Amino acid sequence: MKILQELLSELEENLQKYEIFEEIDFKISKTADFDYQINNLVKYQNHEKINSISENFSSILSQSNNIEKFEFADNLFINLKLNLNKISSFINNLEETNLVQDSKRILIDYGGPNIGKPLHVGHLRSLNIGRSLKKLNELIGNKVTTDIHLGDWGMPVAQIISFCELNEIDIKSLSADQLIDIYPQSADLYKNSEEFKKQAQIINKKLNQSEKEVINKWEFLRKISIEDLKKTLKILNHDFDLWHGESSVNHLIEPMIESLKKEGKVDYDEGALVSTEDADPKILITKSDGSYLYLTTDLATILDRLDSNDFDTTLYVVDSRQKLHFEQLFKTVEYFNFEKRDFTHVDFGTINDEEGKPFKTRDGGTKKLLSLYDDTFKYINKINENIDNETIHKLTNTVLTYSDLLTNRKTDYKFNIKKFTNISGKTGIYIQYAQVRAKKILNKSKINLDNKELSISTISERNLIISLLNLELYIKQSITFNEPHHLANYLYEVCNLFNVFYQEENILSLDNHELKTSKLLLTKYFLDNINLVFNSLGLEPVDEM
RNA sequence: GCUCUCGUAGCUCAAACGGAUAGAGCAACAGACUUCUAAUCUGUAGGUUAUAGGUUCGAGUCCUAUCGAGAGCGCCA
Repeated sequence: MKILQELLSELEENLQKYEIFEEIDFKISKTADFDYQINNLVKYQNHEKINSISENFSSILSQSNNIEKFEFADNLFINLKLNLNKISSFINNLEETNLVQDSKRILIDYGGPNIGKPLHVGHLRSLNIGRSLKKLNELIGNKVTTDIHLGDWGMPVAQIISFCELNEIDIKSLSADQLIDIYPQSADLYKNSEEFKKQAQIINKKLNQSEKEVINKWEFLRKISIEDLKKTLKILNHDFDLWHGESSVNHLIEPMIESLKKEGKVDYDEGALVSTEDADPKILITKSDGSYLYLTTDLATILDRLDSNDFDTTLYVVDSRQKLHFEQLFKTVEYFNFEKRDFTHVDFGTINDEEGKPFKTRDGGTKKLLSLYDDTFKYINKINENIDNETIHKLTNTVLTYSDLLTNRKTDYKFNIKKFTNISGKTGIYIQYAQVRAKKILNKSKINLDNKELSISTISERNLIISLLNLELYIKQSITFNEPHHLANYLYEVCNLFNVFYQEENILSLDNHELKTSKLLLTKYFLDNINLVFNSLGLEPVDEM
């Protein structure tokens, strides 16, 4: 907490005098009369010098101008109430307060669509969480690079090419829609026909060996597929810095394997190459026919990224089912002595239907993301037919994003369109409405708010201000754990407090000019504040609804 | 079979990684509109945190067992 930073540091230094080295455990209070609590002393109840520590704490707290009152409760919980007299200046500096001192370079690997296959519901969380982590990290001053990391190589691609060869389809005349139909058919055939499987394996090997004719076909597939993906992502308001994929690192794999062989880091096992590290299950590096696997390309991708050397940390926003894969990947990177970097698997659970079953279409196929978008668009349109399409479009994306980010990413959740588009409750519609209200009265008032002072006259105003100040705590929490849901829940809280404040009095009809100005100023602070939150969650505010 | 998640109010989910009396939303019930769009707000009710033990000053959170649900387990990505 920036406002209290000096105070907290002073308390921390005091603890050090007693050989206690820890950060001040500072939290939002659960009690009604106080704003914050400090929990450090609880665990030192039986410390021989606890009386002396408490006295020092008490003396430091009573000297602070920023504390209105404090108390030592049972078990030495410390409760604080903030002094809000000079609060305007604090809020003015909101944006600056969030900057980090040491900027980190963060690579976020998310999205991960396959070519030849449309985005489906399973991609939604990776996209939402990834974008939010990007925006959040940018907000605090980290340098972020995003890589969509296409699945544009290997068996699935070989299957499509084999399928086209078998059915004498000219790949160069394919449309994106036709390609989308071919994908499931070729996957089925691969499963059910030994002959087709063999053919696809041959193509896959040719692909790995960069044989010209196959590469030409692959390039064309990739091109039409990416064009189609970009269209969909534009609708959903996503963009990426890098469009690398598994194919980008194919040339690095052979030298990587040769060098690993020399170092004795890999060895043959039933014809396949496995890592010589003791692991259960054994970590497979290549197939027995010499072709490459998921892990092979992911290893080479890390080498590639190390080579361009523009990141300190990599976040892989990929679903929880791939946990074992990333455990193996990170373990192997260490065993293979790749240059040291931080790697985190930001895992997440599945989106299920209202019954809690995997999200499928009526005929059992995977639900396309655009189809989910269309359903939601129509649903919102039905609720209010007078809104323009651009606004409904933004509301649709708000619903698809906000409802998704509201839940802890590790939890599986049920997609309930009726609930998520509800007007009241923790929904994208509710938070949009709150900010529309704020925007409206500011525009109508036509009062210049520059250099005006904020005064607090009601409890609802105080609650709103405290909540606005807490933004940085939620940002910190969301970034520390790569969990945007803290911020999403906070957004509801602060919007609700604004609605209470708004409801309390008709601001524009107030006769007292100073009071009116102060309330408008608070409205402006609210708006500035939640604009940051909207942006951090990947949401676009609407102007009217 | 082995490994990993998870089980919190009628329902959907939180709980800042061991801290105070476990919080929200929905649904239910009772209230507030000649409005800055009430698309809102106020209030009430709802819990032995699956069960049984254990560790701790303190456990939804850590450990053990049982029951239940889901996921993953070398030649798919």
